Amino acid sequence: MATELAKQYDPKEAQQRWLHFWNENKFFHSDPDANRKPFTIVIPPPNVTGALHMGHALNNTLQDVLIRWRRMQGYNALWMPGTDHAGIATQAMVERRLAEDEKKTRHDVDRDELVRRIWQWKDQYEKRIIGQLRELGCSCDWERLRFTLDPMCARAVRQTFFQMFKDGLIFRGKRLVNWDTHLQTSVADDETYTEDTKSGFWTFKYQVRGGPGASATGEFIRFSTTRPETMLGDTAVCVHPSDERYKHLIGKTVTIPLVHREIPIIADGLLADPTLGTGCVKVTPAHDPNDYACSQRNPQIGIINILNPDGTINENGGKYKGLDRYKAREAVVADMEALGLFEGKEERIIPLKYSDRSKTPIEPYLSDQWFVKMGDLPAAGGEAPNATPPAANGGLARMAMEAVENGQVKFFPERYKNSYLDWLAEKRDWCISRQLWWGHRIPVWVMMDAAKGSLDEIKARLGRLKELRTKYAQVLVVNTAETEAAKAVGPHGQELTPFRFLACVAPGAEDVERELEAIGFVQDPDVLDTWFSSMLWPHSTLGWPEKTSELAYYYPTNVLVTSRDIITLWVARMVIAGLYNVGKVPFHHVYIHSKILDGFGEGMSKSKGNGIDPLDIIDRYGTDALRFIMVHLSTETQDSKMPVANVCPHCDTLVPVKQEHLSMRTRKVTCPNCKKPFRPGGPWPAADPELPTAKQASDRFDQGRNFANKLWNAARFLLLNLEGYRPGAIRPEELPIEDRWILSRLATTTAAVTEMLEGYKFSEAIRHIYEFTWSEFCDWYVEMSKGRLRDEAGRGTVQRVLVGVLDAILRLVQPVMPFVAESIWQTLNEVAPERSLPLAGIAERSVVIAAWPSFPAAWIDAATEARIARMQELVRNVREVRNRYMVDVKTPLNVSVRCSVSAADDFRALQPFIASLAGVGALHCGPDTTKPRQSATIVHPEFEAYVSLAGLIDPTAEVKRLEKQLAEKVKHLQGTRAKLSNASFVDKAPADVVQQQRDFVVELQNQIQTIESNLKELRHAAQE
RNA sequence: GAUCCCGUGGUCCAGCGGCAACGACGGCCGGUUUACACCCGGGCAACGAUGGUUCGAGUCCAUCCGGGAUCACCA
Repeated sequence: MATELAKQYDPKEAQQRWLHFWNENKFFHSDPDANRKPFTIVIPPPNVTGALHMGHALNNTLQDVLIRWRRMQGYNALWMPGTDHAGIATQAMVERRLAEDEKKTRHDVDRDELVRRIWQWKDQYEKRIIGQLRELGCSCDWERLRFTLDPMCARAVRQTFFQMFKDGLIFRGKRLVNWDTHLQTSVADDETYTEDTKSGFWTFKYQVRGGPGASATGEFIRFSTTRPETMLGDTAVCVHPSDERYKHLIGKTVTIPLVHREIPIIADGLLADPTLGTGCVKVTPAHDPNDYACSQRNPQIGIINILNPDGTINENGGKYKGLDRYKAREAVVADMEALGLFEGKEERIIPLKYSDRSKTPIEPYLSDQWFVKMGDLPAAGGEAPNATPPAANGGLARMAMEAVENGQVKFFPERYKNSYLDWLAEKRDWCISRQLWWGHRIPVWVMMDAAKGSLDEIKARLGRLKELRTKYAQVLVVNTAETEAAKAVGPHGQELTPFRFLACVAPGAEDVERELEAIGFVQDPDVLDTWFSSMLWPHSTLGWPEKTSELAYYYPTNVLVTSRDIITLWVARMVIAGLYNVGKVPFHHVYIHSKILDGFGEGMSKSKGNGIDPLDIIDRYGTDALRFIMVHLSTETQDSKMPVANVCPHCDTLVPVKQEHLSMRTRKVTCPNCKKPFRPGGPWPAADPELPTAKQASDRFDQGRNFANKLWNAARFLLLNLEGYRPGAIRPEELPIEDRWILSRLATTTAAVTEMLEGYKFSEAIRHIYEFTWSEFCDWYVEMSKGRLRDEAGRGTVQRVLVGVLDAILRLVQPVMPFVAESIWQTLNEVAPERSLPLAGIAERSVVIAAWPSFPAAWIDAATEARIARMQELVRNVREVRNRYMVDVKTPLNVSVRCSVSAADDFRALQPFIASLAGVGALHCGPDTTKPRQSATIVHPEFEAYVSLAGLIDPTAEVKRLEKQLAEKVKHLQGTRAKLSNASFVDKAPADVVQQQRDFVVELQNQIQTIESNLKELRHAAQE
């Protein structure tokens, strides 16, 4: 009857088997259901280009723990999965491949073709990363898999954009972008890197003029720059307002000799730093972020762009037009020198920004972009109908701040709400356009040159537009506000209505789009920032803007689990979008987990090459081991360091990763054992077909693997002893003390674990489970059960308790270690399908849908726990004595215990356990017990035990040991007495603390007395 | 530069004002009898520095030192 189990748990077999089983049974599928309460989590969608790394493993394990736990609690649990199109990263990957494989740029294929290729790429990599998440055991509802670019999300994006446009929250503005002149595209900050580069540092001077149009004063003003060519686009010279050297020059002007433009000398405390350079700085708003900011503060100076997209100088550069910017630099320097205005050049090392893709220097470049207004809205009125009340008052940022301030959204740990609030408080407008082809195309059509053509043509066009606006008022918004002020002049000198129109079309109105195009509108070529679609994730995945039953049932979701680096980019924006679109926060809780750092305390990243591939860990230690460790290290405070080793692919030696292996691009390590080279492993291996790649390992995961195996073997022990198992009720009051003890501990543990999970204390929860399983159930209860399993009378009961407790352990551990739990559960179901805990009945057909345990508070029995604890103390102490005097376990020891009558009764009742656990032969106990000659003494507050050791003690050595011990005790006693003689301690400390100290003194005195009497005896013996 | 986080045995960590600081890994000693050498028992070993608050500080406050993260910036 006994089902045979292998001696060791085989994670691989279990993983494959149960993933299939769970999937077939649709345990993780959820539909709205009126009888149950929902519990919803949306996954932070991983990037489709990415491979799973440790951060994903941590993030998704924690979500899975929560969702599995709530599912067991009877909630209708939905974990919505999906992936993110991640505009820049994904397009960059495909473009890079295009360049490598076919030596083409995206301009060589066309927009449609590039997008088609990216979709192909996406399908392939989405499959991979979703497969990896499944391997992790994530219990997502895979039937609901979403993608931020799929039709459902696209519709939500269009609807949101349309509404915001209508409400006047989306506007057109200028912004400096990182311009890659080689690829002629803008690149995101995280697609650039900064490298120290040798550069010149030139100093020039301008002649100062008395004021606009006035003549030269004869004075010169000196300034330095690393980019002399930008001088052509300067619109001011700036000094610090309190800089005495230049105060008198403020308001005067200079003329840039090379372009003959007169520009003012202005004061700006934020831009100019008197301690740097000459203290005077040229201002080039179109080509420097700081200067741009300065021009925002001083709009009168203006902005002049001098660059073409290819990095050559444009018509604003006068005679330098057409020159490459570096050629122009040389020319400018030479010309200034010829004019006698060149003061000198130094060589300097400066940090220069490069494009990661073309490896060429970035140029800051001013361009037209779309923005979302975050700050206060202009006074109500105007064209915006303001259909959505939340945005009406303080603007989007304010609205999202309030959701956290008034507790609708709570952060765990709470301190992270500071990052959220601080960032939103800046109310910086959000630039949402990206010069890419992969993403949601901006749904705005532009008519640039409405005023071109004959008067009749213009009239016809404008008339047609007017018709469209009236006819399609519901789905078409035309914004003219931007250019209202700039009246255009028609070909015949007449004043026209604004010459540029921006039309935004609601989703699902393709016919309107075509009609717009027919009268000369062209769709904006840019796409939206990825976060624009990500921010809609909690409601777009549920079907919004349709009023779906899913949206009504699952929204708002319960908790968002993420890492702290996207609190601003993502969390804050989701709150904004949720409130704006649905009128409700997207989630009630935000749990921010720690980060996993490498062995040297640094964050893991692709560029550092210091990641760990979770699949290697799964391969070597099992998924449950990985998950156990992820949960175990999720404490509230610390990020965790994770030292890692490479497993040499030639000889299987573990080669610890050293810091020098990480320095950017170390791609080769030599095995210290077999001296052969290999490539270090990780989630981001470089392409290098020449070398075999190592797998990764880290002994941090031993504990997890060992625990899975421990569970397995505890189950194995039970199954070997379940012959004749009969289900039946368990009533603690009828059970022997050890049973009542383990049930008491189980009830305590279960309550604690539930509470810990409710507070997102993952690490503490798994600690409790681990401790209970290993140190109480396995180490003590299973050992104590062995006698009764052999005994006809007790066997039935103890089997039921063993099965019941194991059942509960499996339920508790399932959220964290589902595979081993299911393996054991299924085996147990074959032998003991009907169990007695927590309720009598047939066990569920899978542990993943089993009920979360909960036990009567009455089972918690402090008196019983104390009695077993006393026995454990005795056993531990006898073991210690045995160890100290090197007594074989096979040699029974005789023990006498002096203790109260009731304690003696307990000890006698527990004698079989004391005998088997500590190898005790005869046990005498009672108040009158005396110390036999030549015995070791165990002193405990409740008893004193003597272990007979005739002939086994070396009196001389023992005297030394006891003297040392005595000295320590005396010292401690003195310290405690001193504390008690301190009047303020006795006065001010709580009574129980004082009493503790008093009890402690008594205890110490007893111990000292015992040691002294033992010493006396031993000294006597030593003399003989 | 601003904000935040963290410094505890050799390594990785717990600790949320009160009996001589919890574990894991490694190293040490010993054992392994009918679940488990991925086992069992035992022992060794630690609060970054200086001040302060308090009867009492690893824990709270300040300063410093060291590490990290985020944001800004370096003419």
